[in-house]
Amino acid sequence: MNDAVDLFLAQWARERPDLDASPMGVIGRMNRLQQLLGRRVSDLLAEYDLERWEFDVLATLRRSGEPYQLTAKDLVRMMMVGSAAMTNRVDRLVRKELVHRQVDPASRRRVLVTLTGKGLALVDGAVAAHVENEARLLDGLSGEEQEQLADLMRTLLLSLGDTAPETP
Amino acid sequence: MNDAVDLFLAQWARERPDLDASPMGVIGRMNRLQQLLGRRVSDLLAEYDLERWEFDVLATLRRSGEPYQLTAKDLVRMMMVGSAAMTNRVDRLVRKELVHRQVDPASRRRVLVTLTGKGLALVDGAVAAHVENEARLLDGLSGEEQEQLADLMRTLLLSLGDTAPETP
DNA sequence: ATCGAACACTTCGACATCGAAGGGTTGGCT
DNA sequence: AGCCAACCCTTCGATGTCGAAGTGTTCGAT
Repeated sequence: MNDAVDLFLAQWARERPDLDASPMGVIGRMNRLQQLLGRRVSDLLAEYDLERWEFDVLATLRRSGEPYQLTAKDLVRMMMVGSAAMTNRVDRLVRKELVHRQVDPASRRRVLVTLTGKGLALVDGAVAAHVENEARLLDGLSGEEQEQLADLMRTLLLSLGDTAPETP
Repeated sequence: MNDAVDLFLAQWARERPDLDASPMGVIGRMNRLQQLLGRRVSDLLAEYDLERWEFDVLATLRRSGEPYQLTAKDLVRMMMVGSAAMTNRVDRLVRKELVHRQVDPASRRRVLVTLTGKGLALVDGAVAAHVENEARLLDGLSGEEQEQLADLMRTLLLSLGDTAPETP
């Protein structure tokens, strides 16, 4: 059985037989999966009135542990977005009363972002449904295959320099 | 060696040991790879004065073969974007004289988008450098591993219903 | 103690995308 | 023929992101 990317590759093979298009088979599928999975993830989160970026911020704070507080800079680093985007995200989450923003008393140029009780309750419920949903989306692969996939992607990430930052 | 997602998973294991967060190991890495690879791909294309979306449109037309012409609808379907986005993309590419836009004489509600000579020359040069660049980005995996990765992703894509459309 | 560079965040303008609404065009049904 | 629904594209308003510039803060060298 062929997926959409197989057709894609067949077209390149016909039009540009001089090229080895196989890398597109990997990267093209990654792009496509990202899009399809992303849509399905958003659908689930919508049931909790959350956008994907909102969940990402809340979940990052949640998994950092008590007191569910990080600096804006930490959030920027962990989510790979620009600082301008983070200002905007925190603004909106503050308006929804899911996080609290305060200047760090220890250094007034830093901003501390903290999960509110409301935010904590929301993300704790959403994350359970979220991982369940993700597990469903991966049902097409056996447990072993999922592990293989994760391992291959970790190898690739490491080769691209994506190492874990030390835990503070 | 651990990547950034391993830390991510360790945090969830500590904070919410009741959850099986392993699906995040797969989907999280996919998201991260998408971002890292996307940036590197954009960097290469910038040498040809092309944005990623510009290259995608030109490459889709190119690989469709002579006469390098598709309807706007075809482009929308193949790239998974909304029709509004496609109108905008074609506008800009027309302004750069990389494609030509015309109403389909056979059906005036359709729009035909055609590669210009300039567009064809540009994409033909860029695609060679592009696949070479992608191959370099995947160097961290052996040829066999790349194949495994592609196969796993195809299985997953098919399970999500992403089958190849019939060739016209 | 002072000054300047580095830092952390915010503001600004530009841009790409989306969903919904709008405007022609076509085809089928009577 | 006539009409309505479906179709294809464009326009519109809202949203989220980015890079660059701006503002205030801290640290270090003198």
